[in-house]
Amino acid sequence: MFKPVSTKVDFPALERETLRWWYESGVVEKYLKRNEKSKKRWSFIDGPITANNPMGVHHAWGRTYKDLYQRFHTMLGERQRYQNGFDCQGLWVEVEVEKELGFTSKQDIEAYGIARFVEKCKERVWKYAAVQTEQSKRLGYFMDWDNSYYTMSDENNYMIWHFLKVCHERGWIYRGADVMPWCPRCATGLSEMEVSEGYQERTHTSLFARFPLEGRDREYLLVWTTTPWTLAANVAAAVHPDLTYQKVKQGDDIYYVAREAVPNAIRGEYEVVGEVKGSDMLGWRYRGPFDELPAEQGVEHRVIPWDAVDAAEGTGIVHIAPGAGREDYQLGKEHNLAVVAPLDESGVYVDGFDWLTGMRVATVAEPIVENLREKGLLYHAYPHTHRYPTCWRCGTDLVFRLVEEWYIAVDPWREQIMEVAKAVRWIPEFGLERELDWLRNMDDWMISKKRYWGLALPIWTCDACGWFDVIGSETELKERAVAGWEEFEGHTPHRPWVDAVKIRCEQCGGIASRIPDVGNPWLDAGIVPFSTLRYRHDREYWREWFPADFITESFPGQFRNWFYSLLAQSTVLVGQSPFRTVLGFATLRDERGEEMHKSKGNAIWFDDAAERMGADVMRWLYLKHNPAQNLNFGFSLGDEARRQFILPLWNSYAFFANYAALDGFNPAEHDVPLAERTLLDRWILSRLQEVVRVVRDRLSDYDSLNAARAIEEFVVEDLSNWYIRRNRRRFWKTESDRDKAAAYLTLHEVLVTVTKLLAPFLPFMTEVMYRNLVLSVDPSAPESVHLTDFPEVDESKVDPDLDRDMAALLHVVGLGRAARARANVKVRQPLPRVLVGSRQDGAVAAIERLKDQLLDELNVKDFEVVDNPDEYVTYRVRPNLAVLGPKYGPKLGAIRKALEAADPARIGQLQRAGRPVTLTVDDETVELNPDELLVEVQDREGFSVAEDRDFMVALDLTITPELRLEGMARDFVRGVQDARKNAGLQIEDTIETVYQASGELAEAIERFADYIKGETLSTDLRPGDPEADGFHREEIKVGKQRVTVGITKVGRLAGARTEG
RNA sequence: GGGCGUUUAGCUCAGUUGGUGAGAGCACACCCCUGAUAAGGGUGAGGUCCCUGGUUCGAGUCCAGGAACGCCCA
Repeated sequence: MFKPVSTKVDFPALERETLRWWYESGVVEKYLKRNEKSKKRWSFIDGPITANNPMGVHHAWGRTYKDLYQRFHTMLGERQRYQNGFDCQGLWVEVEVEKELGFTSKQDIEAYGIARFVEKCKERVWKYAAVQTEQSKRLGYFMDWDNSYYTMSDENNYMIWHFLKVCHERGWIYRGADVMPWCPRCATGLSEMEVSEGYQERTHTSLFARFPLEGRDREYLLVWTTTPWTLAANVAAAVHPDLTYQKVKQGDDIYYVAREAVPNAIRGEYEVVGEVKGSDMLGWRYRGPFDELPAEQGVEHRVIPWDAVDAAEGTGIVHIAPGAGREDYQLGKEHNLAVVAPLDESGVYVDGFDWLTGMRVATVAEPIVENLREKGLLYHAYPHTHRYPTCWRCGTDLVFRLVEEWYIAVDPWREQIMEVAKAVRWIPEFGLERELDWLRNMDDWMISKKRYWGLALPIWTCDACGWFDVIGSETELKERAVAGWEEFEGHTPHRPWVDAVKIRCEQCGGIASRIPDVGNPWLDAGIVPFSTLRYRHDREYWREWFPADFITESFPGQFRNWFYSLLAQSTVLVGQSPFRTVLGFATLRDERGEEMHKSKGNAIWFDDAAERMGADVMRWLYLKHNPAQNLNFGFSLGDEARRQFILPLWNSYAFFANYAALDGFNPAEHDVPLAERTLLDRWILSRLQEVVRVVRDRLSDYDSLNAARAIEEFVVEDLSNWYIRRNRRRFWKTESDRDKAAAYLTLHEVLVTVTKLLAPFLPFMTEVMYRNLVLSVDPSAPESVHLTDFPEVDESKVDPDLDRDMAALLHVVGLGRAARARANVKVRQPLPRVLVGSRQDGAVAAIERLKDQLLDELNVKDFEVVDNPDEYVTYRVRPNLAVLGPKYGPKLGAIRKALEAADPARIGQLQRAGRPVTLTVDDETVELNPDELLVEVQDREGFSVAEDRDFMVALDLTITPELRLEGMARDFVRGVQDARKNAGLQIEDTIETVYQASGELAEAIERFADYIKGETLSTDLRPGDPEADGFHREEIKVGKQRVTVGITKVGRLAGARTEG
């Protein structure tokens, strides 16, 4: 039997209870196995979540898509792997562990011990993987949680070794040098992303220095720098070839300065003694500011061209130090300049810089100023405030350092990967364009990072001769090991253990060691379609599941990260994409559309969201959203979704369950053929088929937005606001007859089907609904909605004519309500007639077919068809003199006459349609625009009319005494019902009703006594004393009068059950 | 500077292959209904669909150019 359902639900509590039941009863296990024998398979590959912190509501967005589509394909009977993944290695984890341990630099880590540190990193990953697993379960995400993959696994790391080996065999791995932003305190390079987060206002010593030109006595290039420490690495000076440089004379000295920069750069009196184009200065030699240093020996300083030079700041001549600046380094490559690299990884000057050697970069500005002054090369020094990049972790000023890193050359396979990307279906479509743009422009892939916790890059180099080789597997390493294997054996392939293993240098016979670098973490995530699908050990399994049918992740960033690394590694290994379709989604924002930040206080934690709004509500917010757009997320949006959809759905379900429980209705005991059901029954079942069709179609196309909208519209509009509202009385009837059974059967079928349609969206509440709607009357059914099949369209129930007719009826009902609203006659007052007309052939026939609904909905007694709708509206047309006067002048009189003679209905209709009216005035044709006419619409006397293009609906406003009394009786019923509610009575309780009334009101009550008694379950209705003992007393407004009633409970309907 | 996206009601957003008068929710005004709904419903007001030009019988939708904003790259 159905269980009664409360409409006051604590959804989060219901979810927790359901969650517990799922895992205790083995439902999840059965879900994972239900299709294991199926021939159809659907392959999903999970993009690993970084197991470094608790999961956020933005992760929940993506995980909801993942769950939705896996559930949908499960209900379609397709075999799947359900494997979740964790991203484990990388600096993110190191940073958090450093925070835990209070570390601020690499030295701290080295002192602590790399092995201990790496173990700490692993611990953190395990910890947060467990946290995220529990959170994901709370979201309702069904996965094979005991079988999650971890990118720190041996298999994942060794699979990358294989990939790198393949790259190396094709000659694509190389060692390169680049100048990058570097934190001297943390002793690490920073990515562009990290740099952009750490700009701060700083005051540094800036200076103008003069570089003596060779062969031009007492002539100097004047340069400006905000980083004096880089002067020791100077090798060139750049000018813009198109700029004009002036020779500025001060005393006996002549300075070259860009013309626009002279006022800013030159101090004191000066004289311009000549001009020269930048292009004419190219190749000039000069003496560098630190030529005496050993590191500068043999370096030739010269003037080079650079288009980026401008004269707005400084002197228009830029000092170039390829070992200490990024653009400088690029320019150096172009112009084949020497590279002088002054700093070690802690920002200390290396050997070869004489008195500077051993000094920290942050301390040299003043000594350098002094040194230049002594050498006569200083022009001017001063404190300068500017925005300067600093380390986001420790705030230290960044420097630029020449570093050696390892790269994969991209050009050899750039074209191929672009072709591979084109074979993928990108949702939204513009994803392809963005990915191609990235692929077209990307630089060689830098795969190394000078850190501790990550993939141990399998590159062994010989210190003696520089030879290197890439090891492709653990077995290859063992075979080639000449030392350290025992130390490594039994450990994961991480630092520091793997570093112990040495191999023979095949070039000089010496000993080769692993480079200390770890790998780029996107290698870890991108290899997953191989590592998790057993590419190395079970090729058949791999072939079965590769490529994935579907992946989904957040768009921003992933074009150059996961999407890229997936495509790159797969292109190299097998020449095809590892996924067929990718669904990208945008960024999660707060309710006002602002970015969520812990520091801003607008961040929402997943656990809070799940407990406050419930996982189903969260999921609905995610799934009803257009993934290409940023998602605004917050509690009031959750409330809105609950109010607009979740509650109407639940209330529809509760309506059925409560009445069915009350009636002891069992669907298995009834069978009413479709043909014997009402038009409304057949209509809602027909509409249901359409919804099933749309939802299947949209979900197959990864379009949750339109699937969700279709369901929501159906549930709220068709089911709740029309079908159930119009059919309530069929469920109230005390006797059990065939029509009531038809209503129950219909509503039950709709609710069960909707429950299944919604199961992938709202796994919790659909489970609760299903177990009551299905399992409580059919114990042989699957125990969980998540073990059922997805609904299919039943073509025999589709009735397009009925759909169309009902749509027309709803349209007319809207007009009828508008007509009532205009006349200000409330619905409780019955009216005698509604007249419906249409200018379209056959349109009224649809209304006639369904007129019972119209009459009842509008509370009108009779329905009539009118042939000429125009009879019920009259138009009064007047010229708009303010506009027409100035325009037509003397002709206006004739126009007014012509207007009066014309048919007002025709003119009114044209005007309302926004079209011009053509009149013939004195044999001339005059066209009057809509704004040149004033049209008043007047309903025919005694009617209220509403019309649009299709229909005219006129309500006859005649209220006969009989109708008036009936209206009063309805008011009375309404009041008694309120009294019942206020008295705390149950729906099925019967009452006695007494009242004190006189005159017309008493007449109304007497006349409609049977009706009132039926509606209010009154066994007795009589004039009497409402103040009597045991009576609940209430004052009721009837029309403009008041009447006092008293009610008291006398029993309850036979067969009724108490609401639980 | 290059690529991509966005621009529709006060706010947040829908608007399939171009098809008659442009939609929803929130907010607002008025009204109504209610023994399924601590709810809900209706009516109304509110829009040069960013701008300019083009294609077309017809453009929010297609094309070209431009603007503003956002993301990515340089």
